[in-house]
Amino acid sequence: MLSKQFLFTKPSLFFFFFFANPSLRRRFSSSRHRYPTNADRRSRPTTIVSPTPYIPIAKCISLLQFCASSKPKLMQIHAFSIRHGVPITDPDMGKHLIFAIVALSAPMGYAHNVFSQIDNPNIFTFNTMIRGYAESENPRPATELYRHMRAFSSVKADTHSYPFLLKALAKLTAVWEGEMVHSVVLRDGFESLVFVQNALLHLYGCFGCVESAHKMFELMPQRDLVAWNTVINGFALNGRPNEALVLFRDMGFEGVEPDGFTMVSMLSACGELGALALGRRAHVYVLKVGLLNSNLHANNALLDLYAKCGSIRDAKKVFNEVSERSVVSWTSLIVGLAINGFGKEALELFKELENEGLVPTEITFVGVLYACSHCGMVNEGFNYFGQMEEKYGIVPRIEHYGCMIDLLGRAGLMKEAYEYIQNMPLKPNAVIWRTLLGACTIHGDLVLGEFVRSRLQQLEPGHSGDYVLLSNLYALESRWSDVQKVRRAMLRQGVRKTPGYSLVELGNRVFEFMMADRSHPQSEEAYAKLAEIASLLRLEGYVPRTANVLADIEEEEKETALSYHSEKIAVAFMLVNTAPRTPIRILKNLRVCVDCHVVFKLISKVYGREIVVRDCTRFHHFGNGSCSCGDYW
DNA sequence: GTAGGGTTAG
Repeated sequence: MLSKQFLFTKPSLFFFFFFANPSLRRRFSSSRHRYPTNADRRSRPTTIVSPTPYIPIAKCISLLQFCASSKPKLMQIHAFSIRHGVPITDPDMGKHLIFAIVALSAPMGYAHNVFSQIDNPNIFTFNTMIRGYAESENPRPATELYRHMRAFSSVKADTHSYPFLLKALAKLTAVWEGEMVHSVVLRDGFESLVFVQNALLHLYGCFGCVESAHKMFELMPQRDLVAWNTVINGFALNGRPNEALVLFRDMGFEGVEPDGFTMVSMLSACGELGALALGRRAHVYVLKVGLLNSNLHANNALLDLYAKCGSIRDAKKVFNEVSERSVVSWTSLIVGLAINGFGKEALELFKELENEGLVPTEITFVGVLYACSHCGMVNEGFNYFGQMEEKYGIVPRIEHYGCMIDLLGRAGLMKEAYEYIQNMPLKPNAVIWRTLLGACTIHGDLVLGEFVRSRLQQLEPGHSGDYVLLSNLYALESRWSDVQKVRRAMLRQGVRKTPGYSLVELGNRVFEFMMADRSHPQSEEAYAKLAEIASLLRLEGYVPRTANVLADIEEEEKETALSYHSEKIAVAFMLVNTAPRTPIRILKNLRVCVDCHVVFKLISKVYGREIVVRDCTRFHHFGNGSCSCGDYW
């Protein structure tokens, strides 16, 4: 008789069978599988190997069920099936074997091998296979299997097939196929099932069609917590944090209690908006319901929220206080420190991560390289870039090369940066060239700038940021006719400069200011404050930096244009409306210009205020007349 | 057996 003990004492067989056989390894690891035809089924043997006496199917099944539930290692199951000649051609036996493999998240190649030997696979077998692929790293075969099932077998898809198939399609962002499957779901009358509906919501969310998902959601007669979470997350992940927060509020009105999933989406929406006050309230809620310390994802989202709101002190506090930390927690704090201008601390934290024996991910390295490039640590940057592959086997992606170009470009090593692009093993994309163009603007390299710009025109014509960068570059050299040329080209090609705006949080509200904005009821007071600031700053020796104004206008006019930049109005507004020494936080959609940067440094000194500005790329912490970026940004 | 989550260069 076979005992359970026996099962666990023969692991080496599978090792030998699987890892020692290159052809099998290749077969199992191949991403595309061919599904067996009936001719295949007729020609292959009825069992894998049969060195030992036959064991009753019922016994095998109960053992496999035990395996799947107690999650032992896959090799033990396989050793068992090989050793005892498990007759997996039996559909019942095969289905349990496949289920055990999928439940263990084992390589799908192995499940495919079993699947191809089963006589007349039933719907459970197909569904388990589809599920396994949908949850694996390569979900493509799930859709192939579904098509195969529809075309070549008598098995009909049921209510359990669609949620997993839709999950696979969502992962693949296969829009066309997704819509086809949706129409099949409608035709076959599965759309009334809540599992299918939620999977469809997720599908459209992943496609970036949050509008469709939302519409579908509104039409749903019964909406459970998962449906709310799916559509809220859809908005949060597609750059629509406001809508996500509105839905979060509506959810409360309908009396649906949020869970960890909801809070993660909600916190990330707050982070994107820089809504620190709202985020703090969410923090209190997370504490109240006991999610903190029990939900790693919620902890990480909270950490990220504080880092993204420029409140690095709170981020560190969360990091130090939680009982469980994953590499994501470390990465979030490293990236947070890097974007807030604390590059050295970010690198120290990275060293600590290594000392803890944790394995950094490719995103950790983006943070590390970002820290190096924003602090001018060229040698360190190259050092870490080398370590990536040597020490951790992480193949650098285009993002990492972007950081390296930025590292060289910011440090003024323009020639080296250009050569680096020429020699890199990946094809440079628009982002890479744009990074170099940005560096040209910082260092006034007009010749290279024009060349890079021509490359960008081919790769991504009509990107408004490139026109602005080029015109700033011409303006630096006072080449006004060229500035005009860029401007006319923008008009001709219908390219519009993204209007700059700044957000500030006061009380429970978020206020938005545009350039030269006078729509706010308190704008008179704000402008009066601006005039006061201007006169005070002149006493401090302030001279406006006007090179960034996109026009050949009189210097005096330029000064006016500068003094009405949205972030300056926002600061003035906050100076009027908050008590002395209250920190001021501003979120800006574009980069802070040189002039605003100088002004904020001075304001922080003259008015004794801490000013935190989050622009589209990073944070600036102003205090006592200096900035955390060290003027290197 | 069924659906949903966080971190990424400019």
